[in-house]
Amino acid sequence: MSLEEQELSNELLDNRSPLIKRFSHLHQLNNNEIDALNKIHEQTTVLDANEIILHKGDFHKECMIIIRGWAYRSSMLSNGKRQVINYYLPGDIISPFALLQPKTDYSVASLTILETCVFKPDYLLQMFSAEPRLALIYGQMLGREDSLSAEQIVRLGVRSAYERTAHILLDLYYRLKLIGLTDGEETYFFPITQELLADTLGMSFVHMNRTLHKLRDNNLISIDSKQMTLLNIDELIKIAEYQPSYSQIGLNTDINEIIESTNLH
Amino acid sequence: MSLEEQELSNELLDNRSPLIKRFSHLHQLNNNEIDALNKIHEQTTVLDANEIILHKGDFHKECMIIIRGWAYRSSMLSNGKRQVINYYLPGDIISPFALLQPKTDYSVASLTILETCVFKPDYLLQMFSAEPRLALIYGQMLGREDSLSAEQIVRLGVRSAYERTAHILLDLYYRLKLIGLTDGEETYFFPITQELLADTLGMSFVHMNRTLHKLRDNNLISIDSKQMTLLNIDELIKIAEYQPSYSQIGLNTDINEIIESTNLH
DNA sequence: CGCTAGGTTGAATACGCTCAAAGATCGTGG
DNA sequence: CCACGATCTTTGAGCGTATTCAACCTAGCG
Repeated sequence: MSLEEQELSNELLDNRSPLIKRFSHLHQLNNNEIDALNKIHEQTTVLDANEIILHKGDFHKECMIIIRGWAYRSSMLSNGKRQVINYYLPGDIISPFALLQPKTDYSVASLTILETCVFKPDYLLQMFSAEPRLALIYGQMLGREDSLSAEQIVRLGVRSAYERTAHILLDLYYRLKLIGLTDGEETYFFPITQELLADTLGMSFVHMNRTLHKLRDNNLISIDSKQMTLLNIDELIKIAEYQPSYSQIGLNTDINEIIESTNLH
Repeated sequence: MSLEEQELSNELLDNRSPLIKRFSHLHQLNNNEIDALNKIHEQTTVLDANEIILHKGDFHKECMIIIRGWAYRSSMLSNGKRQVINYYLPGDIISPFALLQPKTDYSVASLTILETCVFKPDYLLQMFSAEPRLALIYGQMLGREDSLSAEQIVRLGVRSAYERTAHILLDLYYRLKLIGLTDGEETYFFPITQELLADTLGMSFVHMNRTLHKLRDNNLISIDSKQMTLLNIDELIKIAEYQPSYSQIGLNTDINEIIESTNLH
């Protein structure tokens, strides 16, 4: 198969799977690797919106990849306060560390209708054994998860309500852009209610409402029937002191070089 | 070598290396695995307190394991506000995801004098290839890192200053207890200044001071020359709604079972 | 013994919360 | 297809937690 044919093949598969899209952003995949990833995608499951997918404390016997829709991981305190820890978008694995954790720490719920691929964690290990480069790319994905968590910590710790809001809207925008879920107008589907967003950014939903209004009044965003539009990305970046993380752009590390240096090949 | 001898050997090595101590909390290690881990420990480096170890944006060519001392990862905004993302204690790897990340996202600094073992990320890959069980245990460690980050997010998002402070003091206590760095009196070495702790919990150092005083006035803690004593752990747990995470107790997953199910053995 | 980093305290202010009530939108069943 | 209920959004007003500014105190180290 020529390089051209391979790239075409990659592209076709990209259209089917946001996971493969994500992986191939990190590194050019060969056909064996794509085949291995495709095996996971053999069948998909569709879940309703607003359903709890993983209960806190459950033993998890299976992993999930999101094909379509949004989910989120959260924690609830006894006083009724809820904190959203992170969002899962198409191509994300819920939860990637599940691989080796016997129990889930926090519950995960679907935010929209969710199309997922379910597979046994064992399959990942077998796949990594057969295609070691995929283990490395998976490791990079885990590193990105860690970066996203760190961003959330910084957001909550040192930014004002206004800055926090601008920051997360940019964060979601760039994550969605990477998998082709934004249009040219800096618009994206935004299914988060103001109450949930408030629980994400550690503020009351009343103040969330006022903060979003302030962003609208300043002509920075517009929201129309769950469509979020960033009207002035440069200004938003300045307000939020947003740094488009390398982890959202794609990496240039030559994984083959790392592989060569070990006896994994 | 009899089982008894092996356990003795484990214990001897535990005394030398907090990393091996951490790993063997997750799973009983055999001698080959201990040897592989020991190779990393061949020589140690000592760093001064309050030195930047990793600059944001650096390419990192090496990993570090902390043998002795504390370090922390933080982010600084242009307005001078600083957010501590997490602390690294003996047995922790700085930063574990470094393995595959070309650049560091956030800077890491030593808080105390730091004794570390430095090694090339490649060595980890070679080690995992030779001793696949260690890769799985490493994966569990990464999962624990993720849990700790999630805890920090929940702390900052939904807890009051008073609760946050109680919570992190418990968190550090249990992490240190796991590696034998607390004494029977619920006392531990606490090198964090009030200003740094304030930057960890997203509050001003003035309010940090008042919050610590309130905990002292309520006979919950006492601080004397960098020794932190938790005077009433049960009450602190109630205030903070602290949940001693499974990740801090050790896991019971049978890794051999997972290995058996793949062709990694 | 003096300097510096860290800790303490007071007072004024502000950001964001709570409580409360009304308005808009969406989905569903009649 | 419209009406109804439920969920989500909006707005006002009073309050409280935590911030800022400013000054002073203390301990450790050269």
